[in-house]
Amino acid sequence: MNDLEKLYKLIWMSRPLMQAAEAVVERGLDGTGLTVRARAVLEVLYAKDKATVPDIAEKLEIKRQYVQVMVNETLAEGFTMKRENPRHKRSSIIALTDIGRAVIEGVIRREMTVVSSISAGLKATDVDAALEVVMTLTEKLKSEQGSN
Amino acid sequence: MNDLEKLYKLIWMSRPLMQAAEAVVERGLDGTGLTVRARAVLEVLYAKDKATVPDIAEKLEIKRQYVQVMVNETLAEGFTMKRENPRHKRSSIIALTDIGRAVIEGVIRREMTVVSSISAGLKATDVDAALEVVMTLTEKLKSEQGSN
DNA sequence: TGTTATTGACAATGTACATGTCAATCTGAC
DNA sequence: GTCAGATTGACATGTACATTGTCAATAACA
Repeated sequence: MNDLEKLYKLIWMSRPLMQAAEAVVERGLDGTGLTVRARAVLEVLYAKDKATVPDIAEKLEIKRQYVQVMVNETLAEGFTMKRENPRHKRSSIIALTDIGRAVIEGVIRREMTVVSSISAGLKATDVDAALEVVMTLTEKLKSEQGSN
Repeated sequence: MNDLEKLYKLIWMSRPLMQAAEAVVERGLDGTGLTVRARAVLEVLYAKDKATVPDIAEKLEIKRQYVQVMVNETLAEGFTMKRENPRHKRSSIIALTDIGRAVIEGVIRREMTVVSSISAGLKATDVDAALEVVMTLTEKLKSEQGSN
């Protein structure tokens, strides 16, 4: 297998990797009351502290209409709450509740445990290189799209 | 960012990478008459020469019922043909037609061109390491699932 | 002030699958 | 050979994760 074929294979491996990762995540959500999509919202809020629905949509790179549905779910379940937005009367700021914060922290902690157990046998320098390559690839593929 | 966080990030990057890659693939299919799912079928047949529907399903790791639909599409469009299966009267062997072979070869060739242009600036050793890490990760995540 | 952009809400649609079932066919143990 | 169990094609239905379109309320700006 030459260099180009390796790169080609690496790109195609992204799908099985993603599927395997998401399956593990899904199992980690058992008992939390979270769906995968709710988890995505909480994670964004955990990282950004607070955000409006369009902010979250931009971060997740999906349409705001769909994020709205996901956010409404998390609101209904008490994982998030609305806060008044001084800049807009209808568009409120979404923030984690204490419960929501505890839940997403627990989920991420457990995921980290899995990652930790998986990291055994991987060289840090290789992971470094992999992350670099994958980030570069993603960027280049995205710009490849925009260009032509 | 420590080592564990890098690994975590690498895993989560698989989704954007996949999406970017599939978007590029989709654009490369313009004018070929192929859908993304038809492309997947043809690629398997291109690699394996011939296979039954359940064989293709196993390779693609999706259910045979769905593969059946995809294969029937490619049959209808003349990209593949049925060959008699000596081992089974109803379950025929699926193979590429000349047209199908030409089309999938063209698609792969063009994809390779894109990959080639993207490979500039990437060190072969880094790509090597990345492929290794990604394969190992995928395996470990898959077994993580099966285990618990 | 009027015009344009943003946002929440809702409906319809699409894509990429999985699941369940049936009848035809094949396989292997006896 | 025969009969139980597995495999396969065909079809119907279900589901998760979205996109697209539209409307009314609100905001921003020239």
